[in-house]
Amino acid sequence: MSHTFYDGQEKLFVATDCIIFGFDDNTIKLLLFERKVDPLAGRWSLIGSFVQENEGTKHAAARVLEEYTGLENVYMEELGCFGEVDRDPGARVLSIAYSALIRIGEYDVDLVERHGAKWFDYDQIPALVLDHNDMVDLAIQKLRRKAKYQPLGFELLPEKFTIPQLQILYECIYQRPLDKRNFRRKILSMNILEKLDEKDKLGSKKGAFLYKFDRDKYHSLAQKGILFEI
Amino acid sequence: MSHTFYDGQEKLFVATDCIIFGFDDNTIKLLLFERKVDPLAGRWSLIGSFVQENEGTKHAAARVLEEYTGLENVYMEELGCFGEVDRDPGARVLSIAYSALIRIGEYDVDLVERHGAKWFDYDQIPALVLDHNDMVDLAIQKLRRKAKYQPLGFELLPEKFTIPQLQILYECIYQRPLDKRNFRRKILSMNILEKLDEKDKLGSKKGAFLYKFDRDKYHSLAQKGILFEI
DNA sequence: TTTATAAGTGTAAAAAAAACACTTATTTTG
DNA sequence: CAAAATAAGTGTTTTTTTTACACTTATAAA
Repeated sequence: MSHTFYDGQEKLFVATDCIIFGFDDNTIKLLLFERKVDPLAGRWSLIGSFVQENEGTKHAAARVLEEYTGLENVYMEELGCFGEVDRDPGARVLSIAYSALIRIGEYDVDLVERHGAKWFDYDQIPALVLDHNDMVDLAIQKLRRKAKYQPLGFELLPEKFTIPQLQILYECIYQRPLDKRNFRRKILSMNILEKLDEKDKLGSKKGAFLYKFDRDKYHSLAQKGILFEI
Repeated sequence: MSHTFYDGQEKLFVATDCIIFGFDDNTIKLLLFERKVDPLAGRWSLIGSFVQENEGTKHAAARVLEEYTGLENVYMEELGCFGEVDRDPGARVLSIAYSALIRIGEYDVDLVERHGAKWFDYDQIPALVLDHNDMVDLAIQKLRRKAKYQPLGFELLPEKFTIPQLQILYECIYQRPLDKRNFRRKILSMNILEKLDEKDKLGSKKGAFLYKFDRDKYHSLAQKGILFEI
């Protein structure tokens, strides 16, 4: 294939950026980094990386996520392509943005600190470089929309969690209070939680039972067309 | 800015592909083209184009759509980035796929024919080049999912349509029959349709009243948080 | 042992969705 | 020109889902 129609076509810089969500202190948070390279060095930014010739775009995003947090096998979802011509003043760079949901207790604290990162409440995001604020806004909107019909919440909680913790998470995402009796009934009626014999005694004197999300059960129900909804 | 961190980074080919939906003969259809360039010339394919240095990705998709159908201002939505390393045997090409919803009565029939295009029922898509079948499958899934909560249907119907036509469209999308009394009540209760004095007499002897989708009303209701659902 | 705290529980009312069958307007046909 | 055929159009009842709401319980701290 010496002469193909690829010859003479233009190539573009392709990057990925990663919107990292966490949940702690009863708040949804985003992990942001101080940009180290010019242009715009020193300003707050999402983490990102150029896509290499020999890797997929999601791989690039996961690679940089691991490099900055130490986390592997993180839940990541494509947010979209940000491809406006003038979005980056330094060059024509197209970025594929990914949302990542991480368990805030599991990342490598030292590593993150060394990279100049800081957690921000998701309603107090500072001005970011380039179009990163657009990415964040879109990611938050999408998280709100999707959380209702997909079991995303469990990606943000520790493996063992209590029903009240789960409820607070959804109250944060939806930004409105939920009735605890209705919430408990609804989530338990789906039969996707496994109740453990342990209790979490940190949140209250009485203690609340711990549960685990049963991914297998969820998938077999989803296959049958029985939908998650909360 | 003589030396920036862009220097030495790799660039990639970036293309767009376009999944073109239409509705006719009470069926959802997709417009496919015979690929003219090697590799894989002569095989069925989505239409696509490389993204130029001086245009956004959506612009590239809209440009190629107009070139092949004559249509401008078409409803288009990003489906996602297809970026696996080996998805194109000719070169490393990353593709941003877009779904387009067109009114099947409005495209330039000659132009489309000259480009070797053909409409296929959406459940009878032939083998396509590269990962285009994946794109189509994903686009159909997404259309099904989104149609319920966003007024996409009106992008596939002529400007004036009858309630039974609209119902048949949704029956196609959801692949299940709907009750006509419940359907009519639900869609009319949203107050987003304008009833015209005209009747369509082609579909029946009695004739059915024509309606128009009122975009302004829809948007002002959406702003107030009143959601479309069908 | 009293107090404070959050966990855990059931029922009734309201709203939304689903099920269901006949009448009407008009063209075609005999 | 009367009868038949066709798809449009219309309300009500039943079922399901969602919402609203208040007290008891287990335990640690005072």
